[in-house]
Parts: sequence; structure tokens; C-alpha cells
Amino acid sequence: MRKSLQNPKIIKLTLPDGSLREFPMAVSGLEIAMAIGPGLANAALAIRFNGELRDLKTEIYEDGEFSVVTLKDEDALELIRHDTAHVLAQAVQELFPDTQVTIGPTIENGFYYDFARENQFSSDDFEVIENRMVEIIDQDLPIERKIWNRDEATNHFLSKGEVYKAEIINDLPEDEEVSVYRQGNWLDLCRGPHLPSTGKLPKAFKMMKLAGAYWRGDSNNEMLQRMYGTAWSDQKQLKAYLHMLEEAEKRDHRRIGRELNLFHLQEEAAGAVFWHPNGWTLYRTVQSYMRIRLERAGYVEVNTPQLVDRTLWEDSGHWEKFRESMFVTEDEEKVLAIKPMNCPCHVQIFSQGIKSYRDLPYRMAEFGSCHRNEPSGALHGLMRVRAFTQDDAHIFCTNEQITSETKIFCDLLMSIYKDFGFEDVIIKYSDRPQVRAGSDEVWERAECALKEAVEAADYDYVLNPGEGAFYGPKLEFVLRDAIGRDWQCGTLQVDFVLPERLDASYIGMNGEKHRPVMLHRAILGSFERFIGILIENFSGRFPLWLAPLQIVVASITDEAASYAEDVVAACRAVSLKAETDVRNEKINFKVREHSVAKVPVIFVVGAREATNRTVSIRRLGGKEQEIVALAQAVDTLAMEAAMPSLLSD
RNA sequence: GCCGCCGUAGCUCAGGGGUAGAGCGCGCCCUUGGUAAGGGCGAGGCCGAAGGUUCGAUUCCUUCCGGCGGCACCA
Repeated sequence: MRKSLQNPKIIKLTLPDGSLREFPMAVSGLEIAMAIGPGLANAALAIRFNGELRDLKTEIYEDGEFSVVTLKDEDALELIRHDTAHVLAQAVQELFPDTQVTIGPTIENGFYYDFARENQFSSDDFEVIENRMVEIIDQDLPIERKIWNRDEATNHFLSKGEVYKAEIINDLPEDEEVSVYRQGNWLDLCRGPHLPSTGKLPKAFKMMKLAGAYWRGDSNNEMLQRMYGTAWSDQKQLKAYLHMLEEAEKRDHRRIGRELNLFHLQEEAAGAVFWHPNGWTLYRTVQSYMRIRLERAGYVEVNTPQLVDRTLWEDSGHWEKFRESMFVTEDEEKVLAIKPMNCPCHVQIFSQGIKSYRDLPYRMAEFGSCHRNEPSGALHGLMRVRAFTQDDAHIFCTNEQITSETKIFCDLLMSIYKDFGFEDVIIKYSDRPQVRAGSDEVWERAECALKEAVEAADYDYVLNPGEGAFYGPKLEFVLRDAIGRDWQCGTLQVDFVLPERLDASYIGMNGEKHRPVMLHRAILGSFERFIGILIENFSGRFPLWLAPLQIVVASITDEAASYAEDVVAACRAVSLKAETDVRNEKINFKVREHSVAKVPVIFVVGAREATNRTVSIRRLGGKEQEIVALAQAVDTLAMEAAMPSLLSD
């Protein structure tokens, strides 16, 4: 490099518009920007060279693709957020000198910074901190990158009492440069890149929340204080983001669950759901639908005990691995555990009566009610509970059947998700975790089998290394909801271990005993959580087939009350879920109330409708009404309310 | 489990060392009104639980329970 500096030569850069421009070697990003135009140079935040984001002042020594990053670029957000995190850290250290800095990365929609400090921060401190941040931005401090000698850097941070930074330097790979960014009197160890000065920040940020976080994400380490913030290119984006958060809060399943009277939770049964009539109706609809789909897919349904002796859990390996999160009780002489999962019990059923290879694949389903003693801090509405019901099943099959069963399962799952309105699904393939049961050889076999299967099934998947179940590799099915959030629901896990441990066998074609393979699989995951997801996805406005109350028949005056009863009877005769509203209230009031309650259809009936045997149909969210003969209205809606996938096949 | 915040009427929340307030909802009365809130009156609270400080605690302190936001965990 020295050598080439002594012999200046020309480098060729391709700009985003495709044009090629020549510059002397070691030209800086800023100089290039100036050469292109002073306006661009002024707006320049950083550069992208051969795909990599770099500081604006980075010198360039070779040909390549070059672009200037300004506020208009997607890339800018990453820079802004990272810089805002630094400004936050500077503000915090200026205001609270007893604070140590640790790390402050960008995250989706913003950034955080973890601080170590004896005293607790409070969110009341945010206002002061934000004000100081604005001051730092207004000072327009130049941000300078320096490469430091490793020992110098360590000593510098240690001398300032920054033991976390020193530890980070110590753990950097030997060949990595130790770079430091200085802004004013404040500096931070950082890889970069950063903006040229604090004044380039658009001041469209907001400190959001304060939370604890373990140093290096390890619960054995001390807890730091994490500050979350959001940052954007301009005020408009910031406002839009804050508005989006408000909207997301409105579809929170806990709020809608209360508003639509679906369920409640209370402290006497933390982590367990009290399903109200509406919620239970929804639950039963989902369950009935699943039952039909499973029956059609060749599953048999079983039901197994809640309380099972510890010996079975010892045999299965759960006692050793998951004892902590099992609810355990005893009678006079036995120790019993409430089942945390269904698989050991399913093996018991499988093993009753010797199975033949002719019986395989044997698809055993259970809407299995399970309990797991989840850590108190993990509980969250319906999404994370201690008492739940899985749409669980175990497919007992031969090695050769893994591929076809995997494909059949993936197809079933995709079809079911589609019926619930989820079309955007990704598959993750997770292989052996650190802590696991079974030999490496068995794992090798299981991993290959599953990988082959998913590839044969012709679905795309992404790798998720080290995240498999303790007994086998797995596929995870992640669906994307209406506002773009991902939820992992379905799973398929190959298990050679449990059949071995619980001695499951079948008689093969050759008359000898063989081990079946077990495929653990779920589609919804748990009913509780899946219903939570449905609530948030639809924001409580369920499609007709899922709506717990489909039609309200609202009378205008008492004159129509008895006709309203007739209409409800006609609906119920075709299994439409209908109620009357013959209260002494104005029709405006009734329409509003049932609209707020997100009832999909309101039939308004007055004297005219009663005389003509018609109904005035009003759809949720619609403004128009349609007058239709009762019989026809009921027919149409009954068709519409049918479970998807069940009419056609 | 860990850190922070919170716990007051069915719900959403205000208040604050001298035993409590609003809106919505609920009940009753008037109103029978044609597609998103008609009017009046009224009931409703061991201020999460247990200890402590105090003449006196819902208010201050401690512990516990639960909720919320994260972290860790998630067979």
C-alpha cells in the first residue's frame, strides 16, 4: 500500500447511475462527493464501496462500485441509529459521570445502549437526556476515527474505569483493528462507520424505554441498564412510526380479548386462561376445523392422562432435562407430574398391541392439554401461558417414510395456514443443539433424513444452526401476520431417541422387530397462542367462519321484536351464530355498539321487514344496507360462513 | 428467574398521612326512535396481600403476589 502511494495511479469507480469516473488513488469519499457536486457533498453521510458501508472520509485504493449515502438512502437509517446511540451514550456520561458504557447497536426501528451504573436510571431521566442529546447534535461535533494500539486502548479504558470496554477489546480477534471514534471530548470504542459530525443527525429520535439486560446476554452475568430509542430520517417518519405503535397497541390481543369479551386472566391462575363464551366459541371453531382437517389427513385422535408417574418421565428423559419446568405433585407413595407434553403417552398407546409395518405411518393426534411452569417473567397474555393445549401429533413411521410424511405434513400445514389467512410462511431448519440426547451418529442420520425430506418436498428453507430440540432436528414454520410480524407456530421434529428410550417397536416385513421413527409435529402450536395471533392478525374483525358471533338481529321498535326472534331461529337452523338485540334503544345506538363489538353482520329489522319477511343487511365497516328476503339472506350467509377448504374437497 | 415501572369501582384512569373521585359500563325511570353514542336518577371501592413507621396509612418503608416493558428461558 505504501508503495502504491508513492506511485499515484488512477482508480476507476462505477457510480450508481452506471457511469464510470476516474480518480487519483487514495481519494476520499468526501472528495468524490465534492467532485460529483457540492450539494451532494453537503448531504453526504457516508459512502458505500463495493457493497460495504464506510465512513465518508475513507480513502479508496482500488476500482469498484461507489455510491454516496445521504438521508434519502435506506442505509442512512442504520447510520443515524448507530450515531444516535453514540450521542445517547455521550449525553448519559456527561449527565451521569458514574456511568460505564458497554455496547449500543442498532436494532429494528432504532437502537439501544447498555449502561453499567450503580444507581438506577428512571424514565423520568429521558427528558433531560434527550435535551442533552439535542445539544450535542447542535454542537455539530466532528466525528473522527482513530486506530489505536491494543494495549494503549485497553489501558485508556481501564484508566477511565471502563472495564466493559476493556473486556471487549481483550476479546477482539487478534487481527482486528481497534478503532475508536471521537466526538468532542467523548470517545467510544467502535467498529463504525459513522457520520462525519453529530450535526448531520436529523434529530428525529425519541427515547422509548428502560429495561434490564444481562451483560453479553448471559443470565449468569450482572445486569446492565438498557435504554431503547427510536431514530428516523425525519420527523414525519418518526411520527409515522409512533402512530404505527399506537395502532399495534390497539390490536393487542389482551385488549381485544377484554373488549370482545373473549377471555380473561387473573392472578389466582397466572398463566392459565379463563375462556368466556365468545372466546370459547372461537376456540371450538378452530378446534373443530382442525379436527376435520386431521381426520381427512389420515390421523387418529387419542386422549392421554394429565398426571403421570415420574418413572415414565425418567424413562423419556424429561425428568432429567425439564424437571425444573414440570409441575410435580405426590400421593402417598408416588411422585406424579402433570404432563408438559404428550409424546411419552403417545408411545404408550403405540406400544399397546404389537404394531406391524402395515400400520405405518401411524399418525396419532391429540389436542393435548399440557402444563409447563414457565418463568414468571415469560408469561404474556395468550402468547406465553403455563396451561395450554397443543394441536399435537406423532407420526410413527419407518426411515423410508420420513420424506413422504414430511412432504404430506408441509402441504397440510400450508393449506391450513392459508385457510386462516396466512400465505406468507417461511421454513427454518434447525440442527443439533449443544445440549442433546442421542449419539452423534443418530443425529447425523436424523439431520440428513429431515434435510432430504424438506428438499424433496420442494419448499425453501433457511438454516437455523444449533436450534434443534434436544432429541432431534426440526423444521419450524414461521408465518407473517397482517402487520408484518413473524410468529413461529408449526414444527416438525425427527426423533430417533424417544422410541429407543421408551422401547417402541413394530414387526417388519421380515418378521423381526424394528424401531419406528417418531415425527413430532404441530401446526398451530398451541390453541391459546394461535388464537392470540388470530386476534391480533384480524384485529378482532374475524372472517365470518371464525367470528364467535356472526349476526346480530337488531329490532328498530318493539313491533319487530318477535320477528327478530324468528330471524335468529332461521339463522340458527343453519348453524349461523346469531343473537337478537331487542333492547329499548335507538337503532343508531345498537348499530354502533355491535360495530364496536366487531360483529360481522347486523340484520336490522323494523315493521317493514317484518311485514315483507326481509332483513336489512349491514356489514361491519360498510355504510350501505341491502334489503334481502330472509330465506335468501340466511342461505347466502350460511355459505359464506362455511369453514374454508371443507366445501370444495 | 433477573432489572425497571405499575397495582385505586366491571373497564380506562385521576388523587394523595386525617378511611376516596371522573368517564365509560351496570340498574331503574322517561323515550318506540330506520343504520356508529336520546335524557334523567341511582347503585357500586378492605385503594393487590401481609408486616412495619405513625395518634392515625389507600398514601411512607419492607416483604410477598400479580400485571406491564425488556433480558434470560421456551421440549
